[in-house]
This record gives sequence, C-alpha cells and structure tokens, in this order.
Amino acid sequence: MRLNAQAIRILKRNAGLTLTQWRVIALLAGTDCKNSSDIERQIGMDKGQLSRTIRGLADAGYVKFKTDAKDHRKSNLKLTAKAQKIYDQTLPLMRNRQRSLFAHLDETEIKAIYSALEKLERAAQLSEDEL
Amino acid sequence: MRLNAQAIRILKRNAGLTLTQWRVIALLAGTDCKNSSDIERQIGMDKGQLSRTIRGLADAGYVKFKTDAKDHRKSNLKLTAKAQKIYDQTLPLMRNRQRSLFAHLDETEIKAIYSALEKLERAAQLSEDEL
DNA sequence: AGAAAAAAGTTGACGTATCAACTAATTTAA
DNA sequence: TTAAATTAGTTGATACGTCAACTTTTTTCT
Repeated sequence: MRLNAQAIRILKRNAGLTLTQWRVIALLAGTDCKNSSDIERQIGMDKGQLSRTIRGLADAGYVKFKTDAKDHRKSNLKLTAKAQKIYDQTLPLMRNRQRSLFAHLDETEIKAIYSALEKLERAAQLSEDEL
Repeated sequence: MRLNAQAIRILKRNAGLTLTQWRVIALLAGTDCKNSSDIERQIGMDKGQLSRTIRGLADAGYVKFKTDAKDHRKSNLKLTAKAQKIYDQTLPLMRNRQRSLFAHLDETEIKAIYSALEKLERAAQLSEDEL
C-alpha cells in the first residue's frame, strides 16, 4: 500500500526498522505478548514471516531469545534496552501519523469501512467452497 | 490480502495465471491499452513489476511484442489466441466473484469506502513533507 | 504407557509492492 | 540544430504476504 510509505520512511530514518519489525517490537513492548505464537494470535501474522522477522530483530540486537523452561517448544522474547529506547522515541511519531491520517475521516466513514471490510472478509470466506 | 486468495486460486486452477498476469491480460483484452505505459497509467501499477509480468506472459505464450514503428521505445502488445480463450473462459468466473463479494455491501458502504480511501491517500500525500 | 494429534517454530518457494538506477529513444527548448 | 529534459522499458534490491513441508516438543486419547 502506498499509505504505508511514510510509516516505512519514518521508521527507516528514525529507527532503522522495517514496518514489520516495528510492529513486533510494539507488541512486545506494549502488550503481554511473550512469544511468536502470542504475536501471531494478536495480529494474525504469518508464522513464517514472523519467525524471520524475529530472527532479524535478534541479529540486530533488538530482542533476546530464551527457551521456555516449562515448554521447550516456546522461546520467550525480551526486548533489549536498545529496542525499548527506539520504541519510546518512535511511538509518538507513529501515533501522530495515525492521528493525522484518521483526522480527515468522520465517524460514519470509519464505521462504514470497518463494517464493509468485515463483510467482504465474510463473503470471501463463504464462497471459499466454490473453488 | 486474504481477500485475493480465492481470486488467485480461481486463476491458478482454471487458467494457470497469477492475479497480476490476469489483470494485464484483462486490460489488453478489454480496453484499448496497447503497451506497458498504457497499462501503467490505467491501473497505476509499477513499471518494473509490469515489465516482468509482461515478459512472463510473453514467455508463456500469452502475448507477443512488436516494436512500434513510429516510436522505437514502445513495444505494442498483442494477446495470442491462447490468451484470448483463457480470458473469455475466466472472465465470467471473476465477474461472479466480484458480484458475490460486493453483493453484501450497500451503496452507502461502497461510497464511504471509496471516499475514505481517497481521503486517506490525500492525507498521506499531504503529510509527506514532514518526513 | 504408547500412538496419534496438535502446537511452536523454522525453512523454502512464489507472488506482490515499491523504490532506485540505468539504457535507449524521443521531445523540448535555447 | 544541438543540448537538456522526458518518456518507455529493463533490471536489481528489499520488504511483505501467503502457502506448504518439515522438526521438535507437548498434549490428548485409548
């Protein structure tokens, strides 16, 4: 989407992050997501892409892995101080952008969009069998 | 987008085409688009991707190139009979899908969506400088 | 307890979107 | 008319989205 272009640029210039990387960091920082599956459930992101994104973050020194003591399949993720700092710095920028984008829409439009998108998803789901 | 998933499957199963390939074929078949730039202007697709898509179609025997006699930069594209046939067969399927998706939306919702998306694009454009 | 199923992650493949740099041909404007 | 700007198209790089096959560990079921 062209709409993401600026978000991407903001992140690249201010934090050296990709949008996906930022989303993951934001979830680790702002929610109680602990591992890959939590994130997957939270934003419905693909397992595979998630795995690669997290490895990228780890390589860049933004997160640390630690295999869960009770369930050896899981590895718990923790943001480094570096990541936390970047998150704190970038969050306001992202929030501003979000606000200024949606500022131009009124209630009705926002609701219509969400409802319509839901319906489209449902319709897509329903006709799934016909293939 | 998950919404495209079925379209992609329809095309793959019924025609062995990707969505992008089908869009290009549809433009060549259903509009007066003659070359890459026409298509680019029509659907705002990236030049690069377009170039690769078209080459793919040519390699698969769906389109033929012919350098324009007057302007040697342009190459005019023509669908092969094979492509025409596939297009004719697939068009109804795609139309049905389109219809059944939008059937669940009322006028208001459709208008709201378009208007909202336009505004979002504009807002994104406007705030471009702040980066 | 042991087999089967499910969950957590990893990896590979392919398609799509966007940006940038580049060549070659054409148009424009001094 | 020649230099500069545009336009058409190609190629490379990177990010993102989705599907599928696979390993390892845990859970479920009988």
